[in-house]
Amino acid sequence: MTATSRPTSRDVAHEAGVSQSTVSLVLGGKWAGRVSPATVATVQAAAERLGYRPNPAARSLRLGTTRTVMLMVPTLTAPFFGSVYAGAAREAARHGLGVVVYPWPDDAGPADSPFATPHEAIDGILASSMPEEVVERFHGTPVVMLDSDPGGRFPTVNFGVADGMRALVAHLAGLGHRRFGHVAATVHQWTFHTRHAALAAAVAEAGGTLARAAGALDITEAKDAAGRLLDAAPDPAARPTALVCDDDLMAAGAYKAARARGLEVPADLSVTGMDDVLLATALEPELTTVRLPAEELGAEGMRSLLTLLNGTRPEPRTLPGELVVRASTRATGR
Amino acid sequence: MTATSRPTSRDVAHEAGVSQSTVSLVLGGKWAGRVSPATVATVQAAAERLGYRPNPAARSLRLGTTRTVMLMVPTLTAPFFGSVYAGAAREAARHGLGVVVYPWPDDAGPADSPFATPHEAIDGILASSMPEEVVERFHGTPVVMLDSDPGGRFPTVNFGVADGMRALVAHLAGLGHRRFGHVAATVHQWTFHTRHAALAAAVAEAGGTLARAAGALDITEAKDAAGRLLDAAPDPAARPTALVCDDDLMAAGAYKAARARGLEVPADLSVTGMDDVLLATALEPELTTVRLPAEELGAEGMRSLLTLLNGTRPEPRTLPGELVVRASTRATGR
DNA sequence: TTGAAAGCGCTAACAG
DNA sequence: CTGTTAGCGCTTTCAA
Repeated sequence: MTATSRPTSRDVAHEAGVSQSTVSLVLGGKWAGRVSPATVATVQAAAERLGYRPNPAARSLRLGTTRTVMLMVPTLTAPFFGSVYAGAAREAARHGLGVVVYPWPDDAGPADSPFATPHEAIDGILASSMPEEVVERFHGTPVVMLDSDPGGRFPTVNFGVADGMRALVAHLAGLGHRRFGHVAATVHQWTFHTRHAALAAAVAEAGGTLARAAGALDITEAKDAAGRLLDAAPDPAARPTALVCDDDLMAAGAYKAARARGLEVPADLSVTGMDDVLLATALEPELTTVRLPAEELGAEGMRSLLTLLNGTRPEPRTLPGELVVRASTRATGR
Repeated sequence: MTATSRPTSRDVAHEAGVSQSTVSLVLGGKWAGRVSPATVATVQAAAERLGYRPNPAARSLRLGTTRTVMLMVPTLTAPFFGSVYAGAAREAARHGLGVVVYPWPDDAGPADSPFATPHEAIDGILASSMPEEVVERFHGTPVVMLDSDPGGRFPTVNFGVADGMRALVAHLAGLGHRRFGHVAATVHQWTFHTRHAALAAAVAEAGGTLARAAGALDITEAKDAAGRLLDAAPDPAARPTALVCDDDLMAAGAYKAARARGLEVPADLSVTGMDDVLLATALEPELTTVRLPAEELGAEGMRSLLTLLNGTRPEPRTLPGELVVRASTRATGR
C-alpha cells in the first residue's frame, strides 16, 4: 500500500498474513464455520491497526445494492422535514442503511434535475409531500410516499389530518363557536386538499358557517387572508369567532391580523393551527393545534420502504394526530 | 442485458454497434478529436433509447473520487441548517458535485460507529457549528469548518457575529439604554463564546452594565433566564431596560418572561435576537435582530471546499451580519 | 479451514 | 478514428 491512500482489504490481508478473501469473510461477518477463531482475531487486529474501512463504491458495485435510500422533501428550510429525516434516519440505521436527503425543487437552485448531477445511487425512495410525477422519473426504484394521496400508485404513510380537523372543530364547537373562518393555504398538496374538505364537512356537521380566504404558506399572506375574513362582515356580530388555519405558520399570520384590528386572541377571537411545530409555543398566546408526529412519519415510512425492499407491498398506514389545547382558543363571549 | 436491470455502457455499445470504450468516451464528453461526429450521434441516440445512466459506484471505484461532499450539521430540526444546505448544494451543483447531509449527533439516534453504517464515500466535508474533534475521525478527508473557531486546524468561513453584537449594542445605546441583560445560551460553540465576549466588550465600551443569565437553547429555558434577569433587581428602576438574547429563539422566551410580568415590549423593555430566522417576523412585536446569511455561509463554505479540493488552502472568510431594526426596540422612557 | 479467481461497470492508456 | 485491455476494491463461488 502507499502511505497516502486508504488501506484496502488486500493491505489487511498482507498485514495479517492471510488471503484477501479471508479478510472479506471475516470483516463481512460471514466466517462462522469457515475461518478459525484464531485467524479471525488476527484479521480483526490487522484491520484495526490499519484503520481499515471498506470501500463503499466497490461494495455496491459488487453487490448491486447501495444500502442507501433517498429522502425527497420539498425543502429543508421548514423544520418539519428535518424531523421527518430524523425519524427515517434512525429507523434506517437500525437496519444498516444510510439516508441521503434530496430537497426538490426549492433548495438546490433552479432546475437541477435529478439527472443533471451525478446523483446518488440508491436502493429506494421515500418522498414526503411530493407530487407523484416527480418520483415517477426514477423508473424501477421502489418508492414509498409520505403525506400524499393514498389513491396513488405507491404505498403511503399519512397523517390523520381529516380527524385532526374534526377534532379541532369539535373542540371549537364545544366552546360555542359557530361562525368559522378558514385561513387556507394555496398549496397543491394532498394534505391541504384533505384539510379543506374535512374542515368544510366538520363545520357543516356542527351546524356552523365557514368563510374561506387563501394565501401562500407564509406569514404575510396568511395575515392578509385572515384580515379579509375579519373585515368581510360589515357587522362585527357576523364576523367569524374562530379562525381555523391550515398550519401553525398561517396561525401566526392570523394573530397579526387580529392584533392589527385591536382584537385580542383568545378573548375576541379563537385561532387554531395544525402541525405543532416549535412556533406553536413561541407565539403568545400559545397555539391550540394538532400535533402531527413528523418523526414518526419518517420512521414508519422507512419501515414501509424496508418492507417494500423485501418484496412485499406494505399496507397504507395512517398516523393519528393529537389535539393539543393551549391558550389560543376560548369560549365565545355569550 | 436482462430486461429488468439497468442498461450498462456495454448494452449501449451493443445497441450502437460500437465498442464499450467508445461509449465511455462519448458519454464522458471526451471524444473531441477522437471519435467521429457520426459515431457520437449514433451512440448518443442509443444511450437515449435505452435510458442509459452511468453507474456511479463503478465510476467512483474507477476514479477514486465520488463527486460528493458531506455537510455535517448538529441537527436538521433547526431551519437555519436547512438554509446552509441550500446554499452549499446550489454552489456544489454548479460544479457537478452532490451534497449529502449528515446530522450529527442528534438526529440519527445513538452512536452509529464508523463500522455500523456504511456511510457515504465522500471527497470532502463541510462541517457547520461542530466541534473540531468530531471531524477529525475522517482522517485525510479535506475539511472546511463553518461557523467555527478560526483558530483551529481547518479553513473556516464565519459570520461576523462580534460586529453584529456591537451593532446591536450601538443601536440600543443610541436609544438611551444603559442597563443591559444578556439572555445567554449554554451551548459550547464558537459562535456563542464570541457573542458573549463581544457583547460584554461592547456594553463596557458604551458605559453600560450587563447582567447575565443562561439557559439551554430553547424557549422555556430562555424564558426562565430572562425572568431571573427581570426579577433580580429589587428596585424596578435598576432593572435592565434591554435584553440582548443569544438568538431569536431565546428572544421568544424573553418576550414570554416580559409578558408574564406585565411588561410590554418594547414600551417597557427592549429585546433583541440574532440570526433572523422566520420566527423573528412571526413574533409580535417583530424582532430587532441581526441577519446572519445562512445560505451564503453554505455557498461560501462550498467555494472554500472546492478551493481546498483543488489543492490550495483557502483564506478564512467572514460574512458580515446585518442589523435589522424592527419593532422590539425603542428609546428608554426618559 | 483457507486461497484462487471471476467479475460487478466504468475510465483511460495503449494498440491498431 | 476505434477497439482491446487492465484494473479500481470488493464479495462469493469453487477448489484445494
